[in-house]
Amino acid sequence: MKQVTIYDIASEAGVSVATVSRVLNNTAPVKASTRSKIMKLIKQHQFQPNALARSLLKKETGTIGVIVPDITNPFFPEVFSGIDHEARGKGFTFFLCNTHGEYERESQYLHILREKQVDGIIFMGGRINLTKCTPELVEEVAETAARIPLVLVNGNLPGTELHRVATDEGKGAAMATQYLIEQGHRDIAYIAGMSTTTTSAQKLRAFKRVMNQNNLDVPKERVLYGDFTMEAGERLMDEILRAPERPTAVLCVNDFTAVGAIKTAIKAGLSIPNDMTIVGFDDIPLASSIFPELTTVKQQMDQLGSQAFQVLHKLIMKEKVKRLTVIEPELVVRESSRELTP
Amino acid sequence: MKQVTIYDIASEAGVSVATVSRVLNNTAPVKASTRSKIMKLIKQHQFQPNALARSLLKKETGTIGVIVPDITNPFFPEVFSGIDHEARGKGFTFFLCNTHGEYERESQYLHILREKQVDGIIFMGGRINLTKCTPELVEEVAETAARIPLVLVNGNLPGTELHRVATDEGKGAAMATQYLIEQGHRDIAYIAGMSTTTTSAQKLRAFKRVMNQNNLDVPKERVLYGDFTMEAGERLMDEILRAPERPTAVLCVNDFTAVGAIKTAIKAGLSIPNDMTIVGFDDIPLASSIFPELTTVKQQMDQLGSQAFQVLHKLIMKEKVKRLTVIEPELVVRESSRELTP
DNA sequence: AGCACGAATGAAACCGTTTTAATTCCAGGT
DNA sequence: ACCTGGAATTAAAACGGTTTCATTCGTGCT
Repeated sequence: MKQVTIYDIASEAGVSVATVSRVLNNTAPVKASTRSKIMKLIKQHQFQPNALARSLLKKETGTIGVIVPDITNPFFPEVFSGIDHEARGKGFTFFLCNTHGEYERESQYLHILREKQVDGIIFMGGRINLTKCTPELVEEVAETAARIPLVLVNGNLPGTELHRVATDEGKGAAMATQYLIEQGHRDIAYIAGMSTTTTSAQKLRAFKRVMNQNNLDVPKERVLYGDFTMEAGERLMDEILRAPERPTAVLCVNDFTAVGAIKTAIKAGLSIPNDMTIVGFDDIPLASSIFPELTTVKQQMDQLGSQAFQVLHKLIMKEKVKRLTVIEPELVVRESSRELTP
Repeated sequence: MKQVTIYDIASEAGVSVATVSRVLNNTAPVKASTRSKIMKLIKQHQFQPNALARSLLKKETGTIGVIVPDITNPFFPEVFSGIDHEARGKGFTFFLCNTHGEYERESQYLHILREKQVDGIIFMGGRINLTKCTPELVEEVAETAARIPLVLVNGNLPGTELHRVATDEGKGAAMATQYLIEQGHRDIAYIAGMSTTTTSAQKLRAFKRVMNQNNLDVPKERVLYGDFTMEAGERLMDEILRAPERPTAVLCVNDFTAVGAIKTAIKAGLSIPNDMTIVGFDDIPLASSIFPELTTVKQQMDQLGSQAFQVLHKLIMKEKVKRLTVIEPELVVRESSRELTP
């Protein structure tokens, strides 16, 4: 079944392709009678212009690439949804590229997206979020960004000057810490992620800073390193409970970890928040689905997405736009935390 | 910054574009010396062939469209992940199209995907899952499927002969019902979704059938209709608890509803599963994240995805493939259910 | 009748590849 | 020295649109 082309329409209407193109994009006046004749044929043959041919010539595809480490992690669909919502009506379509955080895949997708002539790229997570990033990726991304508008979400590539939008995670962690202290907590543990990720490092730094500002010490054994998963949360909470002295509050690097922590705490017979306050980070949907609902620091993921798209769109339109957009975190107090009454 | 084309490479190497094309795709022998000369120039200029031009000619894009109602619903990322995993290495890229289940958006995306000449389409959820689907959509999808390989996931369009892969939801509901009965439950409530969706209708039918087969009655007030959300689960459980007699078990149309139900049950002072058994459907990640962990009927979402891609791929390759692929559900017994001891 | 002018249309170039058919090159056989 | 045949290469067409520039058409004015 051969595709119907603009030539078929033109010849059947007894006009030139230029005229058909004109009624298609109404880019120039066409006599009413010929216009309607052409329109009728278009309907009749269900003619659809071939976007490849158009894009080849116009040098724009109306397509943008979104690179995520793991679409299965609820964080990313939320951001994607923000992007989508913002882009709606502007006529863009999205390539979703799932990298599993592997350098090879990230690099490969960058390559593919360039070949497919996307108008822009939104790059999140994965390698972009390491304190020490592989120089190959840095170069690869920088090179891509030199050719195609590109924005980084919640990440950074040291040594480059890329556009990015990010939550102020340090501030979020500071807010949470401050909140815990105001609630009377003095002995607070922090369940971190891999120390090689900026996310985790930033938050830890902020946590320690606020503690120190309040003349509170952070002994080594009060910082535990996991890998952002629920299992890590379970395991590390187990470790915390095994220690001779139990902290009154635990701050977690993300919600998954916090949920894991709550699970083992409850299994160990504790009542949350009565026996222990647990605070997460991100506010993924899960946070408000569990019982007790999680007190957490909300990253406005939809904002992250919509801002990222806005920045990208300006880049595409060659408008001026600032390099860094920061999204403010918000403390969301729910049921997993309470004031410490001695 | 103009794009480097195959012409630039060719002229600089002093050969014709055909030769460059040949080393690119090694589609014909090229003398070693010229090959290496060309390769060097390609590296040097970082030349990347323009996929649009290639696709225009070859009539294949290596791109497939995935249409989902809501990427924020964890069900769909899981399926997507299955698709992605299966497709990995086969060199496909995916357009992710988020429709919010609106007919207009679905139709629009179908249009766009055709224009962009995708090699195939995987269509899930939304309107496809209604017992009475709008005839416009039916026609639109059928027409698209006539031109482009297309597979439906967990849905159907009555009156059409489309390829589809789906979980046997009726069987799943039957399994769950049977399990509850075997555990000694006699008074079982069912929290449904909108009665207009096939998902909900199928399950309800199976539930009633199995109950009847066991000589159990399903009074009208034991079937409550919601809209698949957690809030619906909360509200309907509230209604259940307000009734004079309380069922010993509640079967829910999906996990969200079940989690909502558990939440209000716990808030009302019940202990789950001691005071009431609650069973979900789907086994989204949330199901094993909450406390108590949810007993549920697992839809193998990764299977759904990978099978859908396999079918699609065969369609694209013009291989023969059967119209319907069914994925078996599995009962996953966790903590929210227990045997009824009188 | 002749002219000017804007509106409508057409011819052809162009976008960046792949591929077919034709051509050149070159070594080996006579 | 000439022919042959396969290997390497090229020229040009094709893919399906958009756009520039030129041309035709029709109308109102002198």
